[in-house]
Amino acid sequence: MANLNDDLARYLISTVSKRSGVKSDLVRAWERRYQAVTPTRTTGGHRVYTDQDIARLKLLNQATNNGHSISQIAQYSLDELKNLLKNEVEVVPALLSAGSTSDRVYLAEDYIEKCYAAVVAFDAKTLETHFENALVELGTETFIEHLLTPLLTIIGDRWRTGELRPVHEHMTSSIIRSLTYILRNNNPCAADAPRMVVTTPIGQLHELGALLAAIIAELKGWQVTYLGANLPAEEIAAAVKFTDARAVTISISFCTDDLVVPKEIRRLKKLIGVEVALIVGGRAAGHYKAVLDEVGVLNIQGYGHFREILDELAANKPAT
Amino acid sequence: MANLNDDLARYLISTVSKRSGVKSDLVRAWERRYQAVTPTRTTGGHRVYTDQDIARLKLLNQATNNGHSISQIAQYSLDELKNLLKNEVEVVPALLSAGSTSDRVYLAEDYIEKCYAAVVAFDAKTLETHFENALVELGTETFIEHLLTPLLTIIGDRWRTGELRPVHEHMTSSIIRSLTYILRNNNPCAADAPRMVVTTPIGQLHELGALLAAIIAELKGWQVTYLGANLPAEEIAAAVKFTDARAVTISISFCTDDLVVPKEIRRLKKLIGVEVALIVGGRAAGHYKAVLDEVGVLNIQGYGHFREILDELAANKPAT
DNA sequence: CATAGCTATACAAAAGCTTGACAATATTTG
DNA sequence: CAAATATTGTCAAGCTTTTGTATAGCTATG
Repeated sequence: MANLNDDLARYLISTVSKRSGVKSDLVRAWERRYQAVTPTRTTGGHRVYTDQDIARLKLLNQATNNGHSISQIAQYSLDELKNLLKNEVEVVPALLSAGSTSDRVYLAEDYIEKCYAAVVAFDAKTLETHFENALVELGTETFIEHLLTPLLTIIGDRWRTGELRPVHEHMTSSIIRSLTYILRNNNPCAADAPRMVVTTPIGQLHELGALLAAIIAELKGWQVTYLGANLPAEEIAAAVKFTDARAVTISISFCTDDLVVPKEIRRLKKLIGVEVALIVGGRAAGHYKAVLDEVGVLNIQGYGHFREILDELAANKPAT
Repeated sequence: MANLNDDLARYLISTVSKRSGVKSDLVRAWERRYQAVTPTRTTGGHRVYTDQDIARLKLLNQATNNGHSISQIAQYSLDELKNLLKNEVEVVPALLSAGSTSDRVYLAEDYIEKCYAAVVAFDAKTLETHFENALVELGTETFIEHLLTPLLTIIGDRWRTGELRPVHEHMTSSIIRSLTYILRNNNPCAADAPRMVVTTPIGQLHELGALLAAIIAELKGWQVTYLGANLPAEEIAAAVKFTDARAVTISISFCTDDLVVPKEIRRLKKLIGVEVALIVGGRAAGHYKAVLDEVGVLNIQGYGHFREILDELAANKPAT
């Protein structure tokens, strides 16, 4: 259980004592004599501890019970303490610690494999667990950039070659949609942030691309209204009106032979007007290049490009 | 986070006290000493609180019960408090004094109105906030039963009469889907729990019903794989195979004149076999009664009935 | 006009703090 | 090996902070 609230938790010494199993007096003695923990203080002078401190004291307690001298190990880091204990008895299940950025990118690749395996195995629970762990270990940024983006690209590819079925995609979308909650929570956005609607046009049932776009935009500080897949132009336009959005992003990942998509795009642009930017992305967007150019659409070439467009749009004041 | 509806919410201290479980005197003391809440005042000087304040006090109360020092956490934001408590659910088994059940049901009605207003206003952010607060205040059970179920019914009705547009439904689904994360987290299910696949058949694009069914089943202890809307029978069957599910629930909320739905149901039943229960629900399910009876489907009559069916199925050992 | 709210002050129990001391073990050292 | 020294867990005394609750007199609201 890696806690995200290390900097949030605020305990007084009695709680710490109960949780760590080290008596209050001893906690103070360890601090006084060896700076084993260095709690902050209230204005009145009471010690204030974090979850880290508790974890630390727990480990120190175990180590001393195992015969180690407190004066020798008091200043060890959490990791050192864990190692210390691991080698003796399998007292504590060890947790990995995060490293440098490059380490994390490497780690992400590891996660991609695991996650993809879970997708293939259709194991939603495992997939979600991997995502959660990755999120903690990699941080939101790296998670999106080096895990989610490549993973979804792979899934898209394999889906086209028939290695994966549509259900795989549905299942994955489902998990990621519920993850949105954490992602959003990590990045509260300002009230005056620019607003955007994200969806897919009618006939386009694959939402992974749109989902990713929504997440990226949210991380970039946009207020995103995500509407899922398969919406007719009028509905999208209505959402734009309702939210007073400055941009609409739609994802097109599948070429249909009929003329639905071009028609929808023309209608949508007409309905939302020139004030609102229309961004189109997705694997199959290139297929409709003619319409896109004609109508005046921002055609995304990859997620890096999408980010650039977002920055530009955010920089420009609303043209009103 | 200035929500439009905060302006509407006006509670006096006694109400706040009842709902949050913190005595009036203490609420004032927390304000005076740590600015834990900062209510506005009437012209006469009486404190006026918002829903946010109530949620906040409730969380603070819980946190202090878990050993946190009030002086240290008093100024945390709602999100910070939620994070703080997320990892600690086990510490204090919910001894929450949340008032009697009937009180909560009454409260839920209040929330229904607010949530519905947010849906009409297409205000996703406010809707999500209300959901979150309601979840804290009502508890998962009451939340599902007395807020979510009736709310979705209302939305369905209004959608049919044209008062709401399809986008409203999409937006609401989107929010609820992301909430799934919390709901699931509150109810970890056993590894040997019976498994179920939930989705809607091809042509059925409305997922609210399915979503609710998924949530209810999860609360009942099932391991649910939710697949979103609009899946052909082969895909659903594949998911059943993959997950080794004991039941499939599909929601049909819209009557199409063509024969797609009956055909899909027949095919689905044939594909999954008799071992796997096929549960069909949704507003328009009755319309296809003939097929349902012919094929041997469990036709849900309301959510109470659904619960019963779930219990029965869970009780029967897998027929293998 | 009664109920519920407000301010201000007070109080007491619980929990903290510091300092310093004291045995009971370890560890060094002569 | 024994004496000297260091380490370590505990305690106690005396004082302060935190925190929930209570009292008293006055005021707003329905």
